[in-house]
Amino acid sequence: MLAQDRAAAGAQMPLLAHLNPEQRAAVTLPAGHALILAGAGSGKTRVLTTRIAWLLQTGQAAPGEILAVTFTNKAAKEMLTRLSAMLPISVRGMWIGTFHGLCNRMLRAHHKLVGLPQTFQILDAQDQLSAVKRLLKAHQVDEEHHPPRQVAWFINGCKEEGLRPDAVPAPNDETRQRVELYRLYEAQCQREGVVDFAELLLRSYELLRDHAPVRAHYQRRFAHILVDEFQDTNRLQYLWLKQLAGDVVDGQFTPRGSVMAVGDDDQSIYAFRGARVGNMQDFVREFAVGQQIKLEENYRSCSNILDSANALIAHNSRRLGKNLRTARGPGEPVRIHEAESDLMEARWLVDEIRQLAADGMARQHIAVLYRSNAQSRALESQLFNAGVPYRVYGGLRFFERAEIKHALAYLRLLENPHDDTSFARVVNFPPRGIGARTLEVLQDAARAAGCSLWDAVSSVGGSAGTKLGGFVALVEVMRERSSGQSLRAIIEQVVEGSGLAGHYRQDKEGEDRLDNLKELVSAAESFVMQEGFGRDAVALPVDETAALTQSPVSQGVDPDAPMGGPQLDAAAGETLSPLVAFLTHAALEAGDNQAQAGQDAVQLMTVHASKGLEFDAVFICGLEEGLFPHENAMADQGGLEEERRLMYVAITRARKRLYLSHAQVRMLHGQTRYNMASRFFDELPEGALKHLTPQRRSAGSFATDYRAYSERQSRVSGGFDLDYSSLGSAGLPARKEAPAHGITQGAQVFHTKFGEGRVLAIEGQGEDARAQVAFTRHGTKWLALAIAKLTLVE
DNA sequence: CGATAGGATTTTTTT
DNA sequence: AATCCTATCG
Repeated sequence: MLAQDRAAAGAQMPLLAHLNPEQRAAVTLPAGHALILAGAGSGKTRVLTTRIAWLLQTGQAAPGEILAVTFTNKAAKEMLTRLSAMLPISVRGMWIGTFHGLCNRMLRAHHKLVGLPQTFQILDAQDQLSAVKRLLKAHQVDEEHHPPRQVAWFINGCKEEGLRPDAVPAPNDETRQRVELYRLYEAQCQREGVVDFAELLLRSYELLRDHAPVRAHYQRRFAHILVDEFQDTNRLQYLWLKQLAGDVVDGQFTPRGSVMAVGDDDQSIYAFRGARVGNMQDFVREFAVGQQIKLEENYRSCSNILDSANALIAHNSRRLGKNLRTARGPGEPVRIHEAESDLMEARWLVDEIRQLAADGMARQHIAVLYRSNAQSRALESQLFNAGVPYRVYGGLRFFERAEIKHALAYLRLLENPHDDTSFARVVNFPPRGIGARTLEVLQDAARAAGCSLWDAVSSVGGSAGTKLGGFVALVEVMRERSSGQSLRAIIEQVVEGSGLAGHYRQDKEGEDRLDNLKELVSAAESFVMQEGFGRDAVALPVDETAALTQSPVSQGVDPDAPMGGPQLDAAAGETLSPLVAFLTHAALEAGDNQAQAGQDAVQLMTVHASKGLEFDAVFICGLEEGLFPHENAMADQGGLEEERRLMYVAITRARKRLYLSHAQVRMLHGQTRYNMASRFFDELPEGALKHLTPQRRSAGSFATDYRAYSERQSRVSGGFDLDYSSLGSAGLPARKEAPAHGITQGAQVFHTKFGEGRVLAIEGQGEDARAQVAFTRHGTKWLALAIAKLTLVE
């Protein structure tokens, strides 16, 4: 049967009734590998969930044969929710979750094979950084030369490429040293029984790669694999998928099973953290994908908005090619506003928002998007002053708060005292007179003996009388008191017993923190209620195996045993304690990163955070050269294209109304900056736009009309101490002389020592004038124009 | 040992 | 401007 016929036949099914032909074709594809190019707002999640439902309903798959992978817990939950609304049957048995969640599950099940304790703890980014710092200190590595952040970044980068230290190419000394640190870091983690995020994936990949029976089992089991947001996968995630859906023999890959990858290359905005859009092309080639379906019908935006998005993204090369269309009318034009300053931009925005609200638009359907978090402050203060309720996304999440991390560290120590990260975190918190000196001695002892800090206590004379000994005794007492207790009782007991509660009661500003600690108890309570210790599909660390297998099989895989069978899935019989399950949950799902669950509040967030959301009205602020596109993104090839995709994502969030704004003057990092309008303005179709302020030149037209820009630049520079509010948008102040040096923002310049570069920003005047120049070969530098010999290049 | 002052350091971020 | 980290002082 041809795809069309099948789709037509399927139209009878209520499940498929509300799908358009493209969507229906995707949902009803025959088994085999497929790539679905799903444009923004084209019903991607709907297709994914309906596909699963359809597979089950037509009897092509049993729930246990389905694996669906997402990036965020939110997406996984969303899928599960929609699915259970669609299906009468239980979703139990399906593996639906994040890459990390699923890998965690596999590792718990096969912990012995991969050489981990079943109760291994997971390091989040913070934990990892402090682990690296400890490592550097222990090995007396110069932090100037190897900044902890960069070392961590290097290690994660290697892991995400699927490389262990031995396999990392090290062309120079610098890299060789980092590889050595990577090696030491691994040893440290292994000794402590902890695993970072990237390690979850890498170990899980190696488990599949190196243990044929396990691989065969999961390959058989997951006859249908679905991957969401495929454009965001990194190399390791792709390798992991290949293990699950094919065999690699002598470097030759033979696909098997059925993988449906859903993604949108135009919405790839995470290349900066290792995402590889190229995986889409590789997937098509290596899996010999026969079926590619494009979902180009957009159900979200009016055509002026969509046309703008299409026109913008058309400026990118290397696209798979896709054009969104909508059946909705043109709608309103895209409104463009130029403000004198960031402050005026915020004021204008507040006025506009009030107007929208007065016209009946719900505030929660209005979003204000910006490129970087630093921009939110100015916006917030204006909204606050005007009394407009708002809600900011981003920032610390619940399980990342210091007091919560402290409490979790104590809990982790109960479970595994050799977790040095946790030990170091709370050994002197609340303060109990154990200082840096003592710790240093302890750390040296631990390193010399090759043991954990915990075990080293006795060797530095940490008997019961000493402060260190007291700490050890305290933890041991808490552990004893915890045995046999409910999770709630354990946490309450630890919060009190550790002295955390007492400490924050003393602190006059500790009230919020105390509340959060109480909240931790409720979080644990509801975790126990909802997840039944994680036996549920999303958050569950250990899978359904406990339910599947009655007989206590203590180890996951016996290579000689017949392949398949549920016992391969997990170490049944070994149920995780509620505490370990909860700690895992805390690490893998750090909680909401949105502020107070506001009633009817305007939503503020970065463009990145807005991905996947939609709003009636969207404001995109700070559309200036250097900010959006961000100057730091321009350093490498492809940086501008990623910025453009980011802009594309931002535009396509809007349903009915879209505002784009920029400011001439902006305070950034405590400095006044004069920015040109973003080049993205020049990439939008004039017919879809409406300029709310008199039009001026933006960056893109700069090269062709240097004089006009130079006039403007000098004009703005002249307004240094002006009250911006007095600068009406129509009334231009008197023109001032152009700077004598002739160097302007955006100009191509030459320096005798650094070579060619582009001027990113200029500040100050006369003798004090300085320019920030991005040199092609020597990075970005600030140069005093009176001193540096810069010449203009045509 | 702990508090405080100075200094660097600021894209985006999930797990 | 604001925050986070380090070095120094009491």
